[in-house]
Amino acid sequence: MPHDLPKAYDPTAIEDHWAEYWVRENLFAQPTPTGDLDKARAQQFSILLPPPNVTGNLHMGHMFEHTESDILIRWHRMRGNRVLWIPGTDHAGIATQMLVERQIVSEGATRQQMGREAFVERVWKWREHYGGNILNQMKRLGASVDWSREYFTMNERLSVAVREAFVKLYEQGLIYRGAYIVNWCPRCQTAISDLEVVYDEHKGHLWEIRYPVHGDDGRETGEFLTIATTRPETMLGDVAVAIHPEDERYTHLHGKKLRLPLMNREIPIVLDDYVSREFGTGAVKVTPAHDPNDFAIGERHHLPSINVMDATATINEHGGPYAGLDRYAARKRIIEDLEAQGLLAGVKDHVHNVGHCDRCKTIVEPRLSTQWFVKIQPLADKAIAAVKPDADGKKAIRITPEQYEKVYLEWMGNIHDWCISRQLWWGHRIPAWHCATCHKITVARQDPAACAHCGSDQITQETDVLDTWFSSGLLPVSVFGWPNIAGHQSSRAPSSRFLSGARVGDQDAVTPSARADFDTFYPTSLLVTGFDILFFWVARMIMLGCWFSSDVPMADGSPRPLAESVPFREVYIHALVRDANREKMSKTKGNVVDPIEIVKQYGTDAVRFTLASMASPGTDIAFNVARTEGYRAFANKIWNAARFLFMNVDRAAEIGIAVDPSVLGAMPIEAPDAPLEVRWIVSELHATAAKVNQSLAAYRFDEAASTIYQFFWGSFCDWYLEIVKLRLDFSETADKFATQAALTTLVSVFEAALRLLSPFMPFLTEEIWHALYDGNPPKKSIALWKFPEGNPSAMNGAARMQMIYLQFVVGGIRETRKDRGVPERLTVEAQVLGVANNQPTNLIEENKKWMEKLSSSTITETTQRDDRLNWRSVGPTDIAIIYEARIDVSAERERLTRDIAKYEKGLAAAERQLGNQGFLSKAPAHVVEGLKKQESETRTLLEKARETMRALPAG
RNA sequence: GGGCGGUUAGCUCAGUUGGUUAGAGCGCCUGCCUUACAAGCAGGAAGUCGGGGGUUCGAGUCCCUCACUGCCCACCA
Repeated sequence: MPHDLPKAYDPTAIEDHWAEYWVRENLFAQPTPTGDLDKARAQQFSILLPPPNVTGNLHMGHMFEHTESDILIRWHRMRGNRVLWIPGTDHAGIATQMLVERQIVSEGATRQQMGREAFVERVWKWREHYGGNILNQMKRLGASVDWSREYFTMNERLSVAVREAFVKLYEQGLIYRGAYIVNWCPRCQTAISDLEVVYDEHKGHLWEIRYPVHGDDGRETGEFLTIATTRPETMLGDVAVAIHPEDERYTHLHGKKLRLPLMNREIPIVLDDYVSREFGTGAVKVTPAHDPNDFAIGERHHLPSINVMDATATINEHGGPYAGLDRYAARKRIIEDLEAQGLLAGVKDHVHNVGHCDRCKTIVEPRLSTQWFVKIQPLADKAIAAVKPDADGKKAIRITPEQYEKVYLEWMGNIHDWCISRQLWWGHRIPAWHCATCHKITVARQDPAACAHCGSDQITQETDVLDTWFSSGLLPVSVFGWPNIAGHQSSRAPSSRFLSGARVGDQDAVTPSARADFDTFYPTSLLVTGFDILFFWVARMIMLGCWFSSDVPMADGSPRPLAESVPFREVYIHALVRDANREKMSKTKGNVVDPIEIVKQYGTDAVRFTLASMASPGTDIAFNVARTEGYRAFANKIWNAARFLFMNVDRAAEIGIAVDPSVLGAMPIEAPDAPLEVRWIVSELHATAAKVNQSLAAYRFDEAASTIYQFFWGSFCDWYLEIVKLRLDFSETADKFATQAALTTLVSVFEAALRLLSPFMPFLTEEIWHALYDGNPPKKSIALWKFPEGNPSAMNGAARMQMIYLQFVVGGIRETRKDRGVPERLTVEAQVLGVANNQPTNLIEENKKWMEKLSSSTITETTQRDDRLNWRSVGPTDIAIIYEARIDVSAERERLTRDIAKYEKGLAAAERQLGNQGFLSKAPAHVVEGLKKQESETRTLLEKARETMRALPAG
């Protein structure tokens, strides 16, 4: 009998084993459904794992997100749903390219020297060896995902979807190419989207520069127009100066021209409402190639654009004498030169926000360049409709917590076209070909041999790749096989042979891309993610998902409504994990808590429980190991409860008593004649299960966790286990039937509680559960067994009230013993006055045995207070203990004084309320009744306390 | 500039539609190695619920206002 659990709970000893077992046995795979798809669809519960970067390592935020998802997934799985949780990684264009580039540089080479093809090959190699470490970490932490469906955003299947999506949008006129101001990272040497720019407050300067005014004859009049700028180097590309049309200071300059200092170019003064008269000097230099607002002014006034910087933000040939200088070297030189020429009117300190590259933190340079964009409004319209309540108040996508719905809608309502091209090498290459003959563009599902417009074979493929989020935004459709879904465009979808960027043969783990997957699992049930990628990813998935899936008919051939086009029905936005001091964890601060390290120390289960118990919505999590220590103790507690169980099961076996395993796996139901503690604990179990289910449905992981904690420790261990010890009588004279009944309840309640805890602490519960079944479990894992459902009719209010009453009595005796200084192990006689109203008269008598044990006393019931004793009121009754040692009169007096004050205060408050006519007439009856009852109870307690005080001996 | 959170015990956090004397864990104090568990058991101390005002019979909870704090969006050079 393998019931010999080691004495101390050692998570490391069990966790590796089960983690490996779950993966090896492929326990959480969800095969493509066959047969009744309607049924499968009705039962499905699915989550798409937000793909971590392939370069990533697991941090606390991941672990938190995975814990929440895993709890929900395990919960639904145990409730009998057809559960699917799909893992994968993101190719992470910039991040991965940066990482491999750094490697190459450390070897003394550059990617440019290598060439594109060799570089991409190198990235694939890197990925093979080091990529996806984070998934291995997830395996160790027991995330119950379907590993057979693991995806990678650059794999063939997903690349097919990317290409189809691009081509389709292009055909629909929703992708265009053009020269616009974009955020440019000079280090990454690529365009980045607005979202990828992070702003930092920066103490800079506002330089005031004097531009000489020209007369009509083209000569300087001696007058100057002074402009203000924070980026003087961009003046090299100035094509005008703008002033407000109604600015009276400058009315006389309307229509005049200026000399652009340093470049000595003549530029016009233009009138534009955009200019603020209050800021700076009221005159703005206009540099359309380096500022989005200036670009807009340039458009309005038909001004040329002069791009003065190259891809590395070095001044180019349009920068005259400054060509070849870095932007900041140029700035310095320009200021010096202006000063030398007397054109620098002033310098002011100026705090402003400076944009940095989200990836490498380099200061972003707005720069004119030719890029590909998605015309986003039509997609955004659908994405708004998907989240807003419809005419019936229904929402196709429900966002929790609700406050984020507003944030989402506001962002979506003010959305700008999405720059999707990146000047990188690692990513999905844009399927567009430029014709050298007619200069037109051919966009195609299959690589073209000739220009679609003039037939020329002088075509070359676009070198840009797509924004990483373009492919991850398609995941909800692409993981289920879109566009290669039977009956949908299969003939038109690109074949893998023609894919660019993706590598043929680098297959995902096998997944049959049949329609059945799409029909069953799309839309997915839920997305669990952080606020930080609400716009990056969540919004894009909604836009792209709604857009592309709406063309896929429903399984029965009917058109797909919006509610079925959405990529997921619910979004749960979790909190952020911070360090114990509420600081954001970051590598530079060095306060990153490595979950794997913590897990090694305390066990995965304890860390999971910590995260779950702190996961209340709305507030960030300050991760504190002190709490984890507490939950490791909780795990240890359960471990030891299990040891206690096994010890007794084994002892019972020795005298031929066995627990019938068939009673396990269900919710215990009490027999009406069972002892009180049985009726009580079974009732508590049902109440706990009901509460946990209810909390999980509302994403209240904290509530669910504390409910289980309270049940397991507070009810099961502290009371039930202590009571049941007395029922487990293995002696010759024992009533074997009663012992067996007690043992059966003990084991079945414990087993059910294990299942309740399992989603939170999968390792510990798996270990104990297997031991409980003695190597013959009904399933391969507790995770595949049944989750306890609480049955309201099994909740026994009377048993609960009786138990609470007896706990009061036991507590009262313990309290009194302490106050009287009774030695811990000395048994004393305790008298209990009567029995409270509404309780069975033989209640104490029937439960006396365990009450005496738990209070180290012998209990006598009496109907008369013996005034020679020192009585104490506890809850609804009075208690006295017989102990000859001297009472510490002053301590007793102090305690009573405190009590009396408390009662007086409470009584006064209650009396005031009850004397209030408004209260009596307006408050609901049960509140008034409750208060009256409380008032009379308090009055009794007060009187008793005063009496006891009077009876105290002097001194 | 606009918006959204947070402020409850020494610490970290709960607290349903307003309703009886505001809870938990950790920490702290006291006593116990009681054969499941010292990662434990039993008992205890500790909060004018950020300040002010209002609504109400009744406010931690609703409204106004102020303070502190965190985040998001915008990006007037």
